[in-house]
Amino acid sequence: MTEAEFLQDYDPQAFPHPSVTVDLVLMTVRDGKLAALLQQRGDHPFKDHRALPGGFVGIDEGLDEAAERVLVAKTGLPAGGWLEQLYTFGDPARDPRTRIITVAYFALLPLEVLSRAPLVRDDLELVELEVSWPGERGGAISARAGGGTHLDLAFDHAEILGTAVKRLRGKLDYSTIAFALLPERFTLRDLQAVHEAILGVSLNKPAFRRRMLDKGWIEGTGERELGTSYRPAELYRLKPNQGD
Amino acid sequence: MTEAEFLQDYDPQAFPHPSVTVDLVLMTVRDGKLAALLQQRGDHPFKDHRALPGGFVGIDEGLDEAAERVLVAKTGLPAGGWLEQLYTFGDPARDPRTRIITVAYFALLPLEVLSRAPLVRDDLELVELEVSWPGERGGAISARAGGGTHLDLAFDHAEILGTAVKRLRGKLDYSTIAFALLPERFTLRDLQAVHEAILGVSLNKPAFRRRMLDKGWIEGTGERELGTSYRPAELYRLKPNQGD
DNA sequence: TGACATATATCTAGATTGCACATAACATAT
DNA sequence: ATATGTTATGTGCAATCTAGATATATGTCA
Repeated sequence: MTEAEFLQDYDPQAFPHPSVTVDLVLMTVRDGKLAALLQQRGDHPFKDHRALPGGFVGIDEGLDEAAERVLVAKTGLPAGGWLEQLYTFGDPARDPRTRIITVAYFALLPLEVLSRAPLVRDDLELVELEVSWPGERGGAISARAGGGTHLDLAFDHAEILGTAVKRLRGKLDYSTIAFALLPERFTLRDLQAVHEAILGVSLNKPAFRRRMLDKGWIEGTGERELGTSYRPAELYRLKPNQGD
Repeated sequence: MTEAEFLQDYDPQAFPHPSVTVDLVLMTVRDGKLAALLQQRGDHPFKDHRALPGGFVGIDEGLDEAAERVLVAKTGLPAGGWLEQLYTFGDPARDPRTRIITVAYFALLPLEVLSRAPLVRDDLELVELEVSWPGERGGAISARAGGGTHLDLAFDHAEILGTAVKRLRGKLDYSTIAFALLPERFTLRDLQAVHEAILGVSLNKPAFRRRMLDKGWIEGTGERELGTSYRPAELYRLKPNQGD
């Protein structure tokens, strides 16, 4: 493309530009199951369906920056936690109103932190996910309310959620992503529970322990958990600078 | 966000929208090395630097669709080959002229196909990549011309290239991505050469052969390569429906 | 026919994994 | 005090998988 062609193209008046948003798949593990923060829509389109929290990207705002702003604005929590770009969805028909390209992010927070969130909007709810694995690439996903009722998802958000879970599973054993779902100190049992929730399978305990310790990501603190009626487990923590 | 807030937001006149482009990392393996198709810029900014071929996303055009259109328009080849969304780059300063968010794609073609490309523009060139692996997450990448001269890359395109190579390496052993760089019939030696070019290491031959056959992706054709001065190797092909 | 280069098959040591079992640490009941 | 229940933690072993080396087969060419 020559500069002349480019100038013709990028003149803001020359043709309409799409809107660009970020959508957030904010996940955590609750009661041994994956859950995501969803927002109930009050208006058309997809009224009463659940949608991912999102927002427009400012004209002078970076994508990561926009995702973090949305996270802070919706949860009321200070910035922090795992935040990673997921995929960009741009089907022209994905929003019936106008052309919106959305850059999906996934964010991970331990339940302990998310529970402290002031949750700025009262239409936000942490919803349990029902995933159809492990049977490979299905990606079929659905959301269930507390009682077990099936919830409908707005737009292409079921597909986005499915992509997020797939990514999470894929990165589980070569990255420290699971630790973003645990508090600073945790037991090996906690860590295993997170892995099992994400993978949807149960794992062999001694083998899991060995594998985790062999990776060298974590170190024991010498402290032990409190309030058990049995032998307390040692508390571990992620070694510093094991970032991702 | 209520509908009222949304309407205020999405009125195209309300505030300026960013431009959205797709950029293409079109890679192949040539002489045992990774190479990418780059375009020499003739104008400001980054005059005489190399850039990824790209183009604007039409207002009613999907992202995959736009990437394929750009691919066809630049190479003159019919649609086909591997095309996969890579990552979206949106730093507000990445283009000094105006805000441009780019959705990067990577495309893979066997050299045999790419060599037949009419290459619509004469400022397009297949350039050998020099990658700084395998020493983990560096991602440092540079491009070299035929003679070995270092080439400068425009915008954030070095980062995009680095991300593409990382993704390629990551998917190598759990997807059939490597076969997108080979003709329909190939020997196990060819396949190993592609793997070695992508990973930047040399691999053990019997182990590689075993691993590939065990995956069940390929099948022998009974035919053998021609024109060797030694024992000809069997030609294999990817089984049908091993898509990705 | 024999030299040679490469494909293909076989062998073996090492690492990894799954599972069973033994022992340790704590609370609580007796 | 002592026994008991429960779970954490460590150990041992067999089965499986992996990498590398080595041997054999199969083609071309002089």
